Amino acid sequence: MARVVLDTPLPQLDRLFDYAIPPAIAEQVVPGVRVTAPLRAEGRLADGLVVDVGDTTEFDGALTPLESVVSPARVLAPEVWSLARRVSDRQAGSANDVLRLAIPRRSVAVERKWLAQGSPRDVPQLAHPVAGYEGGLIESAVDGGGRLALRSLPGVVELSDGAWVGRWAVTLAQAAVRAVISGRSAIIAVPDYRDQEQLEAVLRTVAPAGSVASLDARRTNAQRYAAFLSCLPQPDDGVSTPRIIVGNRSVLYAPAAKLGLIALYDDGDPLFAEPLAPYAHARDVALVRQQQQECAVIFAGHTRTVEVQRLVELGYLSDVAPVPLVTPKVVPTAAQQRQQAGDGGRVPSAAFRTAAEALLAGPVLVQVARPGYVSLLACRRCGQAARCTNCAGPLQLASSHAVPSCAWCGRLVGDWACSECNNTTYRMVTRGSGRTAEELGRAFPGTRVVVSDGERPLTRVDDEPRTLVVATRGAEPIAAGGYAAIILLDGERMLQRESLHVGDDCLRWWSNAAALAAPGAPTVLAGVGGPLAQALTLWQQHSYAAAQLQDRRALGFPPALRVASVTGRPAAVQAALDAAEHVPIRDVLGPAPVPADGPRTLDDDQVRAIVRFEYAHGDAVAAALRGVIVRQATGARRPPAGRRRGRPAPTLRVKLDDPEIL
DNA sequence: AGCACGCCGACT
DNA sequence: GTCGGCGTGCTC
Repeated sequence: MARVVLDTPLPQLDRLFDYAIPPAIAEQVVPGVRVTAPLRAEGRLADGLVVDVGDTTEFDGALTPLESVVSPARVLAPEVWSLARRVSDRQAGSANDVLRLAIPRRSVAVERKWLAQGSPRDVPQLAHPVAGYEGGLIESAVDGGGRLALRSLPGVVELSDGAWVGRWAVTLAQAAVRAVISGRSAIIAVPDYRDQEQLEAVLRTVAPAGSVASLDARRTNAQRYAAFLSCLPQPDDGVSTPRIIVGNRSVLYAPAAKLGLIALYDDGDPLFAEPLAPYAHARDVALVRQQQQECAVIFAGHTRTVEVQRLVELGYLSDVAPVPLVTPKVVPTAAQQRQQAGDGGRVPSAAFRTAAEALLAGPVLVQVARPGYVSLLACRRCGQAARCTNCAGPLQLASSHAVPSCAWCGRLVGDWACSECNNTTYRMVTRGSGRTAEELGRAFPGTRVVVSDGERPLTRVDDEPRTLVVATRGAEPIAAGGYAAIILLDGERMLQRESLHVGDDCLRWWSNAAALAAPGAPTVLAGVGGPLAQALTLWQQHSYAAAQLQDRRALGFPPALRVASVTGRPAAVQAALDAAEHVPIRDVLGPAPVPADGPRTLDDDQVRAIVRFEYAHGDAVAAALRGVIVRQATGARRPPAGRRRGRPAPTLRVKLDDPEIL
C-alpha cells in the first residue's frame, strides 16, 4: 500500500490517497518518488508523490493499483512533506500548492545525469570563526539549535578575490560553514538576487567547493532542478552530504540533509511575502521548519521587524548585537534650511555641503524615492495618462520593446488610442531617479552622475571620487570601500505612503543604505525628525520596533494579533464568517467592498472581511476557513447564469497574515 | 475538474 | 413502460 499526495488544484482532494502497489513496480515504489495514479475513473490519471509505503490502510474499499512510477528520484523528503502539510494547514491552503514551491518542475535530462553521476561528496572542511560578535556565541547557537534575532554588522568588506560585499553576508556565510563543518546543512534565505550574489561571493571564498547549492528564481528551471537534486541523498547509496543552500523565499522548502541552521537576511523585505497560494511568509515557514526539525534559526538584518521583536519579547529569540558595537554615523537634518542652488530645492544645505566635501574623497550615494517598479505611459501628443481599454487601469511597459499592459487586469493593449485626442503614440513617464540625477549633476559640476533604479540596477561602483550615485531605495549599488557619504533624500515623500508599516519600511530602507557607508563616513537623513530619525541616528532600530509593537498591541493590529482576510462574493464571505462564529476569534472587520486601489476584477461585487484572532487559536481559525473553502468547491455549484469570459474567479480567497492588509 | 449516480418529462 | 435532463456527490 502506498500513500500518495495527488497533484491537483482541488481543495477537496488535498489529503492522502492509498493505492495498491502492483508487483511489477513494487521495488520502485518508495517514499518520495513521483508516480501516476488512476483517479475516480478508469483511464484518468493524476500525478502524485509517494508520501509513505506501508501494510495497512484506513480506507475500507478495494485499493486501486498505482499506474506507474515516473522516476526513481526521491524528490519529496519526509520532512518537506511534514513542512508542506503544517504550513498549508496554518494558511488554510493546500499542501499541493506548497509542494509546487518546494519541488522544481522535472527536467528529464538533468535528472538522468544526476541519477548516473550523483552529487559531489566528501566536501573538504575549513574552519572560520564568526567575526564581530561575542566569541563563540553564534557558533554555539548553530551547534545547539539556538534562536537568534541578530543585529547585522553595518559596513562593507573586501573579499580575497577583490569583490566587495555587505558584512551581514560574511556573518551568515560563516555561520553556515559552521553548520556544514559539524555535518549539517544550512538554509540561507535572502530577499533578492542582489543579496544572493553577495552571499554567493562570500561563500566562494569561505565555503568548501561543491558544498553550496543555489535555488533562486533567476536561474532556469533546469539549473534549479540540478541544484535541488544535489541536495538530495545520493541516488546510488542514499548517503547525504550536508550543503549550504541559498536562495529566495522558496529555499525554505529545500530538501536539506540533516538541517542544522535556517537563516533569513532582512526579513522585513516584502519579497519574503509569498504571492502564491497559500501565501505563507518566509518568516513563518522558517519558524515552522525550525520547530519541526529543531534546528537553529537566525533572523539577521540592519533593522528589527515588529514580528521578530515580538518573538524577542516573548523570549523565543535572543537579541544579539555585535561586539564591539559598530554603528554608522548618521546625521539628522530635520530643522535645517534647504539649499537654494540649482538642485530644485530638494537638498538641505547641510546635506549639500556634506556631499560636496565627500565627493572629493570617494563616491557619494543619494537615495531617492522610487517612482515605481515600472514606467507608466502617457499620450505623446496631449500628455493624458494612458489607460486600459478594458478596465481603465494604468498602462505600463515591462521593457522598452514590450506591448503595453494594464497594471490592474494584466491585459495586453496593443491597439491603444488616447481617450482625449485619439492619438496612438505614447511616451514613457519616468520621474524620480532620472530627474534627480539631472538636477544633482547641475548642482555638483565636475561630477560623474550614475543612476541605479529598479529597472537598471547597478550591482557595484568603484571607489572613484567625484562619483555621485543616485539610487532608488533598495537599488543601491555597493561601493568599493564604502561610500564617502550617503544622503537619504526623499524621506518625507517616502513617509507619505498610507500604510501601517511605512515607518518600519522607511527605517529599513535608510538603515540598509547607511550600512553601505565607509567606516566613519556620514549618512545624512534629510528633512525627517522624530522617533524614526532618532532610531536611525542612534542605530537603535530594535527600540523603534518595540515601540511599534506597543502601538500595535494597543490597536489590536498584527503582529499583536493574527488576521485572516476573506475575499469573494458576498454569500461566500458570509459563509466563512458564519463558520468563524464557531471558533474563538476576536472580531470581524467588514465585510466591505474590495479596496478600489487594488487590482480590479471583472467581478463587480466582491467584498472583503478581516477576521482578527489570537495566536493560540490559529489552527482552529484556519481549519474553519479551510472547511468553508472545501464546501464552496464541492457543495453549491457555480452560478450558471451570467458566465463571463476568462478564468473563473475563485469564489473565496483566504489569506492569513497578509502584510499588505492594513 | 470530470464523471457517475439519481430521480422527473416526452418518446417508441 | 424507457431515454435522458443535469442537480449532487465522490475521487484510494
